[in-house]
Amino acid sequence: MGPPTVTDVTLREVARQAGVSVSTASRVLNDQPFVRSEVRERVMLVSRELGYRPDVAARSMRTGTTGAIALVVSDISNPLFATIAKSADEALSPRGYSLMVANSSNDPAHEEELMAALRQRRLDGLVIAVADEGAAGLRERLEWFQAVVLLDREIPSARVDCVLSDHATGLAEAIGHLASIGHSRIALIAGTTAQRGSRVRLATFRREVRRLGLDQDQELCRAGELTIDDGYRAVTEILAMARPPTALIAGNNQLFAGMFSALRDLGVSIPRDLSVVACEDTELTAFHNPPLDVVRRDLAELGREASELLLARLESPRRRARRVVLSTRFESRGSSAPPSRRGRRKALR
Amino acid sequence: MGPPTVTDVTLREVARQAGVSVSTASRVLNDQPFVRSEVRERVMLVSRELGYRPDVAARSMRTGTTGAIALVVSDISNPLFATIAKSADEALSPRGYSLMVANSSNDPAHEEELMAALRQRRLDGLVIAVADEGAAGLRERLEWFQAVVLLDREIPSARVDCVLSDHATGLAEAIGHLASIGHSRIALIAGTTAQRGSRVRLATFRREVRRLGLDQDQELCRAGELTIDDGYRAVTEILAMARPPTALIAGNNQLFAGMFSALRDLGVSIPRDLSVVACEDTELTAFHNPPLDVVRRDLAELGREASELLLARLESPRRRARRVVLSTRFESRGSSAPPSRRGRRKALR
DNA sequence: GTGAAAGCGCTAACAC
DNA sequence: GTGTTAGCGCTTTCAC
Repeated sequence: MGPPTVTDVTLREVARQAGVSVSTASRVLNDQPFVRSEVRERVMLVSRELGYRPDVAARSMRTGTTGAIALVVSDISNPLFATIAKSADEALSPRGYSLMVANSSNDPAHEEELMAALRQRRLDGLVIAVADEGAAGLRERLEWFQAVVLLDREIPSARVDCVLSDHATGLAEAIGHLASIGHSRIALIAGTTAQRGSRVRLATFRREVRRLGLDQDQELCRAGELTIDDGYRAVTEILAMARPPTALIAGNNQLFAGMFSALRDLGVSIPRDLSVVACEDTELTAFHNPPLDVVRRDLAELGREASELLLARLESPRRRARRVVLSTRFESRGSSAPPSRRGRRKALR
Repeated sequence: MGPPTVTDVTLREVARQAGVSVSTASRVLNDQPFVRSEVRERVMLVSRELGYRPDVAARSMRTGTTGAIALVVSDISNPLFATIAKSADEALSPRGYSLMVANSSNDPAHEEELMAALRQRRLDGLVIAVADEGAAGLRERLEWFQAVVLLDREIPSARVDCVLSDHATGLAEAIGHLASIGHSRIALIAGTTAQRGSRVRLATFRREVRRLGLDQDQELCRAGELTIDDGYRAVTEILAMARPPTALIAGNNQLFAGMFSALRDLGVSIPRDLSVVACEDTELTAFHNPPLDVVRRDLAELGREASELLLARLESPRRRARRVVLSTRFESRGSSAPPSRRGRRKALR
C-alpha cells in the first residue's frame, strides 16, 4: 500500500481533466511563458473549478521553499511582541507567506533548540529577537536560514539584515526634559545587557547624566532582567536609598509594570511624589491618569520593516545586509513634574 | 540539474556512514522493532554525530503529517489571544508541534480564505475562534482538517471538540453583586451575537435582570462589535440617556478599553459616579486604582485545554467530540459602590 | 533482521 | 509549445 493521499485534488488530476500533461499544467499555474493562451485558459478554468491548491510539502521538496516564516521572540503574550507579530503577519500573509511563532523565553539554550527545530521545517526566513546577542555559535546558527532579520538586535560580526530602534534619541529627550524641570537625581531601571535595547539605554543614560551634570550615582542606574518582578524589586530597592531619586525611568513595559506595582504598594503618587517615564507606550501608560510620559516607537512599523527586509532578502539573497533604524521619541503627557521635598520624603516613607 | 539540496544531512548519508540501508536507518529513527540492537546503536550514534534532522517536508509527503498546528484568532495583538497563543505553544512545542498563527480580523470572508491557505499547508490541526459561528459552509471547511478545536465557540450541528468558558456564572455573580449593593439600572455592552461569548452574556444579562427585578430597559443591553470604538460609542450613547444606568458592564477587554476612554473623556469617576465591571482581567483593570471588578477566566488554561483536546484528537481521530467548559468567576475589587444621586447627575452632565 | 524499490505531488531539464 | 521523465527525502511494502 502506498502512502496516504492527503490533498484532495492534485495537479495530475487538473492536467488530466484539461487534457494536457502535468508539466504544461504546472507551467500554467506557475505563470511561465510558452503556453498557448487557449491551453492556458483551459487549465486555469479546470484548476479553478476543481479548487486546486498546490501541496506545499510537495512543492517544498522540489523548490526548497515553504512559504513559511518564523518569528522568534521571548514572549508572544507580551503586547509589544504581539503587536509586532500582527504587523508582520499583515505584511507577509498578503504575499502568500504564513507566520510561525515561537517563544524563546529569553533563554539562549531554548532558543538554540528552537532554531534547530525550525531549521528542519525549511522555513524561508526567520525574524528573530535573539535572547543574547553574544551567544556562542549564534552566527553559524543564523546561517542555517536563507534569510534572517534581527529584530532590534545587532551582531556586529554577522552580515545580517536588522531593524533597530533608535532608543538613544527618545531617552535623551526624556532625560533632558526631566533635567529641564529640575530633576538632578534620576534613576534608570534597564534590562539585560545581552540585548542592545537595554545596552543603548544604559549608555545613553550615563552619557546624558554626565553631559547635563546630574547626579552620577552608580546605584541610580540598574541593569537586570526584563521582567515585572525585577522592575518591582529594583524600584523597591532604589526608593529605599538614603537619597532616593526624584524621577524614575523604566526601560521597557515589563519593567514599568513592576515599577507601577511597586509604587502603588509604596503609596507613591505620580507625579506628585515622583516623576515617572516609561519606555514603550502600552495600555497601562496610555490610560493612566495622568497619561504617562513615554519614550514611544511604532511597533507596527518595526514588524512591517522587518518583513520588508526579509522579503527583499528572499528576492535577492546576495545583496548587502541592510540596517534600518527607526525613530523613537519622547512624549510628555503629565507624569513628570518638578521635584518636591515633600515628594521625596513621601517616597522615603 | 536536479532540485536543490536543502537539508544538510540526509537519511541516506546517515545510512551510508552507519553501513546500513536507508530503510534500516529509517526504522531505527522511527523506533520500529526488528532491528538488531547493535545496528540500532550504530545508526543512533552516527545520526547524533552528524546532527541528523529529518526533513519535515519529505516526511510530510509520505505520512501526510506536518507537525504544525494553526491558531486562528481575530487579532493576535489582543493580549487575550496572545496569552492563549503562548499557553498553546507551551503545551504543543514540547511535543514536537509548531504553532502557526493567523489573524482573521473577525471577518468571515478573510477567515475562509485563511482556512483554504492553511489547508494546503497540510496542518495537522487547527485551533480556531471562528468569526461567525453561523457562517455558511463553515462545517465543511472545518472538515478539511484532521483535528479541529473551537476556541470558545460552538457549532451545535458540527461534531467538533471545543473549549468553552462558562461566561454565564461569572456574569450572573457580577450582576448579583451590583444588585445587592443597590443598583437597579445596570447596562451591558456586549459584542457580536455571531460568537457565543457575547450571546451568552446577553442572554445571562436579560435573565438575571428579570430574575432580580431590575430595570429591563432594552436600551441598557447593547450588542455590537467587539472593538474599542464601539465600546466608546456605546458608553457615550448610554450615558446620554434620559435615565442613565448607575452601573456598566463591558463584555470584553476591547469594549472595556473603549468604555474606560469614554468615561475619562466624560469626566466620570469610578466608582464614585459610576460602578464598572469588566469581563476579562487585563493590565488596565488590574492596575487601575482602585482595581476593577472583573469577571475573570484563566486564559492560559483555555489555550492549554485546547491544545490537549487537539492532541487527544490527533491520537484517536474517531473518538467522540468533547466539550470542555472552563469556569469564570466574579471578583469584586473596588470599582463598584452603591449608586448615588450625585453620581447619576454627574454622569448625565 | 535487512535491503531494494516504489512512490507521495510537484518542478524543471530535456527531447521533440 | 508540449510531453516525458527524473528525482527532491522520506516511509513502507515486499522479497530475501
